[in-house]
Formats: sequence, structure tokens, C-alpha cells
Amino acid sequence: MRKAPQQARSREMVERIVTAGREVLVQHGYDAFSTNRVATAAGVSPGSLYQYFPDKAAILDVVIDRYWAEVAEQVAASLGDRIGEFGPGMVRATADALVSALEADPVVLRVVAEELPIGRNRDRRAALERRVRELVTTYLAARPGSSQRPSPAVAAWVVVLAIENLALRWVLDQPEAVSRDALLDEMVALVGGYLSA
Amino acid sequence: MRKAPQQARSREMVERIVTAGREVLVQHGYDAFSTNRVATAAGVSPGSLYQYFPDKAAILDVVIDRYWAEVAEQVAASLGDRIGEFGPGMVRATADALVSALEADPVVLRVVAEELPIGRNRDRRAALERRVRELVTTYLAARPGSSQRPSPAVAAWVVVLAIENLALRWVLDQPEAVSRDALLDEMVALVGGYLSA
DNA sequence: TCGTGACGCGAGCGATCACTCGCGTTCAAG
DNA sequence: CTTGAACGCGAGTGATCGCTCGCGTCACGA
Repeated sequence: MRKAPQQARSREMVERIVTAGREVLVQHGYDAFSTNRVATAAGVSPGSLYQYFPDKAAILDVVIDRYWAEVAEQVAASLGDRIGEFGPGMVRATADALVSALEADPVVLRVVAEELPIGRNRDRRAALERRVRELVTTYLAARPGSSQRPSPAVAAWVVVLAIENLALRWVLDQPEAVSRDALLDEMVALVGGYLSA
Repeated sequence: MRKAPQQARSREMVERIVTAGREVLVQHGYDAFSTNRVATAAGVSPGSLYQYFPDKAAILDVVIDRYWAEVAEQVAASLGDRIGEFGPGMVRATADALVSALEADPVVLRVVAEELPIGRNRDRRAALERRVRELVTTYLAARPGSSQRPSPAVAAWVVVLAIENLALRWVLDQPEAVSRDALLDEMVALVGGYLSA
């Protein structure tokens, strides 16, 4: 941010810009995400954009940050709530939370996950994964069936990446052969089978 | 393609354009992938590009197509060779083939998988996945430990997506905690544990 | 050898882009 | 009320973009 908005009207303007950025992204796609278009959609002059955002990418980053932060929040919350539980129910609940978070706004998800150059998401998604992975690591280290073959950290890496991709692709591709319940069943089987292999 | 090159020199020019496109993509990134730059890198005039390519995206598509087709070819070949075998060795060999294929040109992989709008890759990657998934489906349907809980098609979907993401992220992120052998071990454990869960 | 179509060229067009700057307006502190 | 800073504006700048077009060159069948 070039400078911090101090008055209420400027804070509202920044909000309008970010919201408009999200809308332009969803409705017109990444290629049409131009500063002039975002400014028009926000009902703001192009010059006003640059009062608080250093460049076009900064606007995009805020939009992406907000999306992934929201997803991370939901998953981490669900995971944190059940960190004491053990067994398949906990896996299922967490997977459910992830799928639900991704399902919440599939249009934004599609744009963010399929149309954007992934490099832009990389840091944010890495943060989401790291956060979840650490929770899973401590969970695995504490679970009863200890003396696991892979270290908790490695096992967490495997589980998180596998589940993440399954959830992402299920929401985006909606494979008709796999119902939502079936997806969760397979996730539980995948994780359970792996950890007790 | 706007029209097919008929003489030898024009076929060579198309080749130079595609090769130059790959180089521009690798060295300057997606944002700098402009027709003028590709033409300059190929030692060709901008006008000549449009004799055989309808637009900029077509050049990019050929570059991407070639990359994923190569990966798919290697994985499918390895999978086809061992379609009769059963047991963890087959899983490991196939995973090894995938990792090797991705390792072969990590620079192109990084650009293709991280910098490009994924929408461009989508069809090609979907083709790769479908091809592999079908092979895995027939493999699962024929394997001894039959009467599996999930249908072979669903199990193949799960296994392919999980392994694909693990391989991709391992090659791209090179997590120091996970050696190449350890990665393959975990993949075998993941698949084996899942299928016998 | 000649004619014809395939080929290759590159200046340049119109459009769009990210971004700036000078000016008028609004807010809030004193 | 005064005043200076924060704010918002939008025409405009220079650059770059994808792409075209008219012209000269070359390969090849007859």
C-alpha cells in the first residue's frame, strides 16, 4: 500500500476497489483485469487507485489474499476444534470443512485456482498449507497409534497435499461418479489406510 | 493453424517459432510472452507468425501441448509396460516414471505449472489424467484383491489425483525433509494402504 | 526456362495498457 | 472561520500490444 487511508471515505474507497477487483476478476477474467476497468467498476477514477495501491498487482494480491485467508480460517478452525479427537470422524470433519470452504464461492475459486497465474497464489496457498500442515503434524505426533513409520511432519505433508488436491478437483470438476459423501469416504479411507500401513 | 506449411523451409520456421516460444516462456515468463518477442527470438518477422498461427494463444498452446504430451507419454508407457504386474513394485515404478518425467525439465515445469494461467493447461492436463486414469482403472479392475469397496473408476480417480499432486509439489518445492526415495515410499504406502483399507 | 503460388518480410495501425499529474473539493484540527 | 492536509478526479502520456498488409523473393511443376 502506497499510503494508509486515514479518513472514512478513503477507507470505503479502498473497500470498493477491492470488491470491484473481485467482481472484474469473476465476470471478465484475469486477462481483462485492467486498472481502468477496476476503477470504472468501483465508480472511482483511475488516479484514485494509485493513491493507496502501488500498482495493479497489489490490488490483485489483496483480492487473492482475502480469498485464501478465508479458506484457511475455516479449515484451521475446524481442525483446531477437534485437535483432541482421534479416529476417522476427525478426518472426515476436517475434509468436510475444506470442501465446504471451497464450495462456498466456486466462481471465485475457479478464477483464483484455474485462471490466475499460480505464482500469484503461491505464497498465500503455501501459507494455508503450512498452517494446516503444522496442525496436522502436532495431531499426528500426539495420536495413540504412535511409532509411525513416516515422521509426523512427512506424513502431514503427504496427507495435506493429497487431500487438498482431491477437494480442489472435486469442487472444480464435479465428477458425477463421485458424490460428496463418497468423496469424504474415500478421503477417510485414504488417510486411514496410509497412516496404518 | 491458419494454414499448413507445405515447403521444407516453412516447416522449419514453424519449428523455430515453437522453440522460440518455449525459450521466451522460460527466460522471460508468461507476461513477456509477446508475439513480437517470440518472432525476434525465432529470427522471424512478426508477420510470418501469423501465416501459420491464428493468434498468440495458438503458439502458446502448441508449446504447452508438447510438454504435457511428453509427460503423458512417459507415464503411460511405464504404466502400460507393467499393467500385468501387481504389488507395490508396480506402483513404485509408475510413480517413479511420473517423478522422472516432471524432473526432466523443471524449468519448463515451473513456468507451465506455476506461472501460466491454468486454464490454458486444463485440457491438456485433463487429457493426461484421463489417459492415466483409464489405465489405472483397468489395472484395478483386474487386480487379485478384488471386491474392492470403491469402484475401480473412483479408486483410480483418487489415486491419480493424489499421486499427481504429490509428485508435482515435490518436484517444484523440493522439500528437504522428503528425499526422492522417501517420496516414493510414501506414495506406495498411500496407495497400498488406501486400496486395502 | 518460365510462370505461379507459396513464402517471408517489416513498417506500421489501432487499441489498450499501466500509470501520472495538476487541479478542485472535502475534512478536521485549532 | 481559517487553513493546510487529505482526498478524489480524469484527461492525458508514453509504451507496448496483437496483428495486418503490400511488396519483394523463392521454390517447383511444366
